[in-house]
Amino acid sequence: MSPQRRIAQVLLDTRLPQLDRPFDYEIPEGLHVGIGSLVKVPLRQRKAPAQGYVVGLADSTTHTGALAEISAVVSPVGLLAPQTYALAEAVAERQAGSVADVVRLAIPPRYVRTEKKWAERSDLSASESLNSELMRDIDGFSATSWGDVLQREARTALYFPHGVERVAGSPWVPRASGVLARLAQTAYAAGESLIIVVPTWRDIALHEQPLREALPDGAVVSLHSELAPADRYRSFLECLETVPRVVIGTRHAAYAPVHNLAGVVVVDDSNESHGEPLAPYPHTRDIALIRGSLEGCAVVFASLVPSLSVTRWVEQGHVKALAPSTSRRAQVIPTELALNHGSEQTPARLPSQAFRAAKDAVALGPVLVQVFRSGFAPGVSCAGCKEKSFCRSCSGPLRVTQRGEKPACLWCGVADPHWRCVSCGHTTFHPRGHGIERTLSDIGRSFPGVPLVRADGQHRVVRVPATPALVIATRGAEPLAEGGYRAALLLDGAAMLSRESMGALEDSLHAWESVVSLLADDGTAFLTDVSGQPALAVSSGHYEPLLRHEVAQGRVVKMPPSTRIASLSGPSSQVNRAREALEATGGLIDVLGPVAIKGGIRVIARFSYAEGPVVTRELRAIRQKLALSGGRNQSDRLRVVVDNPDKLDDLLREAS
DNA sequence: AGCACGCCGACT
DNA sequence: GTCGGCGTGCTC
Repeated sequence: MSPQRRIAQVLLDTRLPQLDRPFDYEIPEGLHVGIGSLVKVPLRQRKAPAQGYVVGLADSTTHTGALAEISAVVSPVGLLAPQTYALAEAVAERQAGSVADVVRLAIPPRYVRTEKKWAERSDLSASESLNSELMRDIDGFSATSWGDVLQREARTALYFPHGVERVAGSPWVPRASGVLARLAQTAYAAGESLIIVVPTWRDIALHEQPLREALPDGAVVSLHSELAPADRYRSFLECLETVPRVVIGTRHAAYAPVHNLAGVVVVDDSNESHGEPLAPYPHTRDIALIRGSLEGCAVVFASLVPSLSVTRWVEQGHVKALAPSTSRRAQVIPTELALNHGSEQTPARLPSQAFRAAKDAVALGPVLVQVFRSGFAPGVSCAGCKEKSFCRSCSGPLRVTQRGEKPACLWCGVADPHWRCVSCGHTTFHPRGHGIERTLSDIGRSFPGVPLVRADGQHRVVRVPATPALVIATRGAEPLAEGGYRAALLLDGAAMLSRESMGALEDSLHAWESVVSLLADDGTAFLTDVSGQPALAVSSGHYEPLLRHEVAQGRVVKMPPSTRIASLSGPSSQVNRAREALEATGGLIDVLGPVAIKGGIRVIARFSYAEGPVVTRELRAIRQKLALSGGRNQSDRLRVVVDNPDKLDDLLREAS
């Protein structure tokens, strides 16, 4: 009769696919070990002990052979909550990646001092009740909408209202903020948590304050990548407390281990920032849906314009659309570029109609100019032969960042002080295209005496006052104007639409619509250099026909989001073995490639959503098996990327 | 990753 | 006969 054994199942924090499963360890007498805590464990033939999270406790093991003992408890806090572990497993399965990699995305870097202070906190959070006077109606939505949207298992495509507003002495905010606050109040009043995942710092800057004002002190937790690491860890710990929380954060907030989750709101799911750049590259949209089905909570996709994925789900009936019944969308006028080229008063890229309207509007208040690119000019061509030029050392794209500067390479960053045309040897060049710098100097000159405000990734401006000014911003960095912009000029439309990117259409529509929503209700936007269906859609505000058409086309040519894809790259022997194993499942639509890449080949496998689980499960198994055998360098290993937008763009380039 | 096991060529 | 190459396998 053996004494009662105490055994912990530990998920190692490792990048090795072959170690990506729980290992059993004996818990030594006197050591307190809880689910989710971080422990140090010995691993055979490894100098430093490995770290891992306790994912299970048991009194027996299926492992034949002696068990090692946990050597120390690093953190007694249950950092990896059981539901987070389950979520990480499901996300890893969908992406054919490692659970440990997903866990690394879900749990921010640990700060011991922050954790100690938090653990000793005296103000053990009790949840404060919500002042019901703060709960106000939102124009265009019935009072029961919010409860419906947050019903268990509900899936909603929520259209944000347009425009900006101000409530009783508070700062001006987008009307969308009111919707988010109302959803948060609904969840909180029911004693439940809500997670709001936004794409960028700008959304946090706009929506965080209204949320804090709508909810009791301490209810709102912000969890994003621009917080100081210690603050981010502190926010994460606050999510672990057993009180309802409203979390607003960037993509990793989708994993926040909050208590009693009512729903996950994904804001602007078409924004590329929702695509995780680290393995296994899960998209916020997919994390939210998986979490929704695991925890039985609501999922909301909130935006001005639905993404292609959401459009498709609405068509299929998986997601229910909810739009405001009234619209205060500002006017949009598409304008042609014709006729006024070379006119002295009108800047080159501005139709005279838009130019005159902007002149009139800027006398009354702020006017916004949206440009597509940063820098001065996104390209360079030779003054002699007019050929487009590329970097002489790596063939990357050249860019002029400042007027009068020599071009520099966007890829290798090397400035080329002795620039010469590769084809004809000429030493002078012309800038191609317009970046924000060039727009500033071109257009600024045509508006003498008007203050210029520049807003882009480097010059962050969150809001501007209601006074006359010309605000020139790259897309996604537009400040909010108090009272709304009087007018807006949407430049570079053709360049935005003609990008060789799968997301060009939905991205452009969203970029334009977000400017329209920053206008005063009686303001006007001028869309330049776009015609046809996109121009019609933007001027009418009815995007659905265009989006449905795009989805239908994607279905015909078997492109995402109508199909799923996996990119396999690496040494040809490994890629081919993986490919054969995938083909043997019978779940593939087809395989494109191989194409030669540096270090081997790449193929792209297409498969249906229905076959997705079978395919990614097999892919994951193959990845583990190959990690075990083949030659062992980071570089000559099989790389698997499932449903990543960057890869889709590569595919498109290869196809054309 | 790190390290041991294991089965074939050049060596004292 | 033995030393040692790194291909293959395993880590509780």
